[in-house]
Amino acid sequence: MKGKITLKQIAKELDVSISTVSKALSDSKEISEETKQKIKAFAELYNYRPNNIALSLQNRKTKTIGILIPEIVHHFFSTVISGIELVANKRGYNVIVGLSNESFTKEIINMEMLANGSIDGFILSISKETLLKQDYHHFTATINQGIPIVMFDRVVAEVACDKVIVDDLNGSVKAVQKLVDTGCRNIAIITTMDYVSVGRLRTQGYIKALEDNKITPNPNLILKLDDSLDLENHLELLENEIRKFFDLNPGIDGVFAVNELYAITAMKVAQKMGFHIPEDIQVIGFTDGVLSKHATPTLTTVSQHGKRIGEQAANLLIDRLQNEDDSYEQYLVSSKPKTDYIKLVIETEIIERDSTK
Amino acid sequence: MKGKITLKQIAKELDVSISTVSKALSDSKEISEETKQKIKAFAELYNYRPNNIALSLQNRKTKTIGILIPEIVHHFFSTVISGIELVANKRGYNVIVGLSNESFTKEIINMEMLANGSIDGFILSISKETLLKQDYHHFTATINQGIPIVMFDRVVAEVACDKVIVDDLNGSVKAVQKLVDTGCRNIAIITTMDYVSVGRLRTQGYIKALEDNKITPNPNLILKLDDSLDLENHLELLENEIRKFFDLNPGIDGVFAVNELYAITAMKVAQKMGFHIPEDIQVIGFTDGVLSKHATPTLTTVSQHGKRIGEQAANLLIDRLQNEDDSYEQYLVSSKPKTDYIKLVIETEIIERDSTK
DNA sequence: ATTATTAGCGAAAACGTTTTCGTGTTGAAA
DNA sequence: TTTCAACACGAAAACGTTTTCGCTAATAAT
Repeated sequence: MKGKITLKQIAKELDVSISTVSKALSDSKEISEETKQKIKAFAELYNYRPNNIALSLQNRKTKTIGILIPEIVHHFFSTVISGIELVANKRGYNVIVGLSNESFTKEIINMEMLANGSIDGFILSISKETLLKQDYHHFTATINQGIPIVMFDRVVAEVACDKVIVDDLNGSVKAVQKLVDTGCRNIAIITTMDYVSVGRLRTQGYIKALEDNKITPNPNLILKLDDSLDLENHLELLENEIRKFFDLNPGIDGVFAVNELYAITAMKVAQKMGFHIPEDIQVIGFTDGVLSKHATPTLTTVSQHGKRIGEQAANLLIDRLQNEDDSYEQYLVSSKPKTDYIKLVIETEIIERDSTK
Repeated sequence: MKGKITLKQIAKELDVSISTVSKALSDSKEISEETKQKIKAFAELYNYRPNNIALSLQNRKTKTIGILIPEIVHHFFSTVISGIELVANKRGYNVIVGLSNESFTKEIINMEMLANGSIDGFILSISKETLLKQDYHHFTATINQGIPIVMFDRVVAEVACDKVIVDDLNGSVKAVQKLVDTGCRNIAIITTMDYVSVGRLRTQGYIKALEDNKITPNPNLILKLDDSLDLENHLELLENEIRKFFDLNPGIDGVFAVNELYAITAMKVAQKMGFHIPEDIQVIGFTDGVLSKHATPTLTTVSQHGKRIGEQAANLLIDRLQNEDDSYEQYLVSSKPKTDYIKLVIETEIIERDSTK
């Protein structure tokens, strides 16, 4: 019972040809009922399963998608993976994950490693370093190689491919609007540097919402944090920044933070300073993770539906992969098919908890 | 520039044989310097990379390991993955993940899918349903097929394979000891049903620590929660259970919870009941995740070093895979090599924060 | 009785590699 | 001049499939 049995072995044992075995198992009508029975029984007995690698080589497709994300110990990203895995499995695909660790080089290495036949397509979110460098040649290169890419969340206009994004702008507008509606006039935003597109967009949404309500945005109320400082592991730094910010701007009555960490830290700092939440200051965060649910008070957030993002991205990719199949001959003959790429925008939703009125 | 170039194409273009190209690229001395130069230059120009699938078929090994875990949106499991990925990549392996969703059937399906040639070995943590059923035939079957398995965290004695586990018992002892040392006499434990081995072991550690200190364990102070209730998404249920527990046992001055969720919920409930932490009640949790760091007060925990677990598991697996290679001929000739499996115990560490004195 | 079909099966190519084993050519040794 | 090694390369097998094409024998049609 060691090792998997192959067609060749079955053929030898039963004294037929390999082709006969293959056909019998796929129930081809070229083979007599009698022979089929015999072969099937034997295969069953020895638990024959076709070798995936051989199939992949033959079909020149692996039925697996490569996921490439900055990190995996992260609620949003792991949620997206779970969504991808769900539909991938349902549609007969496997999932292989690579981690860039926010590094440009690791991103490239991982892509090249997987692009050499291991996967049929990529679903990825761009690393911060790549975003900073604005060097996207590895993406376009693999697309030119014929490997489709679907980007999610951290996407970039320079690369022509399918994309699934959160409606960052609208989500932020909604969040800030809620603050306005519940009486806030001095609304601050705690955000990231502009090169992270989601930070930029959420800031824009913040400004738009204010302007929609005839409130002039006050630059002093915009706190841009440099997250290259690894604030995650230096909470004191983060708290200090926010405390200084609060000290400098005494009138703040509402805070919109572009991620969970900033939001709950803001709450903590405010509470330490003697403010009550939501009575004195209301807080809304972007990204609905574990922290929001368990903070005190529980945090009102803009949920980005990570699972749905993953599902949609997977569907987009697999659709494209299967389309490629169908139109392969046409593709060879006709002029390059006008590939128009899809950009899916996943709506956000405000989850109301106790940090707002 | 569409599609990857193959040896065959290079051979044709340069009017040499496929073998010559292959040898030239691997710098064989069978080939003249001149020809090598030419071929290498051409290959470089067209960015030739050997096709992984073809290599896998040839070598009958894929250089990828399959990870099979119950869920991925989970701090501990994703941390383990990050550890696996780290050493896997360093040692030239890729990582393909499957999610069992705590389901027996999905676990089997996933295993079979991957076992047909897609991976060289498994690293896995057993699903709850499987643990309940106590049906482990799929594990032994794949091991008998010649595919090595390394189990971590949720392991089981019935399956002979390498294992990496947390020192649950000792970790719990340490935690409870700390509570005792800081003055607690009425120490409660909030744990899971016994079929989850980690729950059972941690409970044992709790009892042992008490006995070590000549404190008679009080059955009333042991709260076993049935987590099939999906308490994660029904926090009220969880809170109610804990509140009832506190009400029934007024004297509690220390709580040891076997996971983060139970711990912070216990804190929350206690605080709502007017207790102060750590003055009135001290709390320690098992598993160091995001919640612990950000709870109020921050939670003292027993850290299980998930990343290290992943790293060790990956090393164990890859070591075994490479050993297989070396001793293959010997294996064929000699009697079955005495496989003695390794069980690594990763020590825990108490991370002191503000929920204890 | 001859031809045309059809049923049932096998040979071989193909996917992209690596590697073993020739084989022909060259230059040097005898 | 003959012999032999070294050199430089190619043919072919193998990994495990699927699939196209042929082939043989039996049956049906003429």
